[in-house]
Amino acid sequence: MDDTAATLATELDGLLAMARELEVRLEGDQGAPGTARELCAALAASVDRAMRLAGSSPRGGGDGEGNATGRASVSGRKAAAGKVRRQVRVASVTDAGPLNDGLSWRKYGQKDILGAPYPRAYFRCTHRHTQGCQATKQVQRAAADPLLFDVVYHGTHTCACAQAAAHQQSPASFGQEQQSPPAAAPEEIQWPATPPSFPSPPAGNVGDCYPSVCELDGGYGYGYAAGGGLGADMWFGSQLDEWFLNLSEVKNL
DNA sequence: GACATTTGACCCCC
DNA sequence: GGGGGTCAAATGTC
Repeated sequence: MDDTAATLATELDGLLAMARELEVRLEGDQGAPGTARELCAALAASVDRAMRLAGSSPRGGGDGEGNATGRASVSGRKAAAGKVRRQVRVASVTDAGPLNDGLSWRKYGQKDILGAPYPRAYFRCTHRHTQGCQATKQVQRAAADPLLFDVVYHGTHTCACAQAAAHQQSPASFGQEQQSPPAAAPEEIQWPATPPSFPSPPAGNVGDCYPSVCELDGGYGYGYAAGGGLGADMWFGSQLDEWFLNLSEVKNL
């Protein structure tokens, strides 16, 4: 079970980094509620303890990419297309769909994945042809929880809309090495209003969902709301929800 | 009419 | 040969 321990430690490591980053940010944010700070401190401490229990931090060791998507080894074709690859897990509050990361994605394919109960959807940047933006992403419902979506980003956005989106939502936020998805913006992945293949029923308005994201492979996370106007409290709320969601999932490993 | 989605087929890698 | 990723024609929506 080394893999399990390594995955657990990796995930917890990421959570810890996020908690500490959030703590730091709260430090400079006088408007932040004290309870949120306390929660963050408690969260960090809790994660730290969990990491000790998990064994060690695999930093620098494995690829730390997690295996939730059952991601097959990315073929040479794919590796050549996108050098940057990031995996995030998105929790959608409603069943409507996964996310809105502020970028323009166009769905170009969907496949049933062997052993996965849900198909995987393939998206690429809308501006692929007009601006040569090579960013792509894959979205798949988590087998364990249909409200969770595993999202794998490939490549980086080089289109103008990505830069605009990055501007809207202080990009200096979490991860220093963050490469692609800035957060927040009006519309974007419209999980098929009437999903032909995804078993879950449409929940009508995608704007109702405010997914939050935690990267599985290290130290970067972000949250956003489809409506765009997500206040700090709500952000913290959804972010913390997501952390605990991830933690409970990790516990089940 | 323009653009997005769907879906079967094709290509490539293991 | 099987599975995953992408292409492109058909179709739908605004």
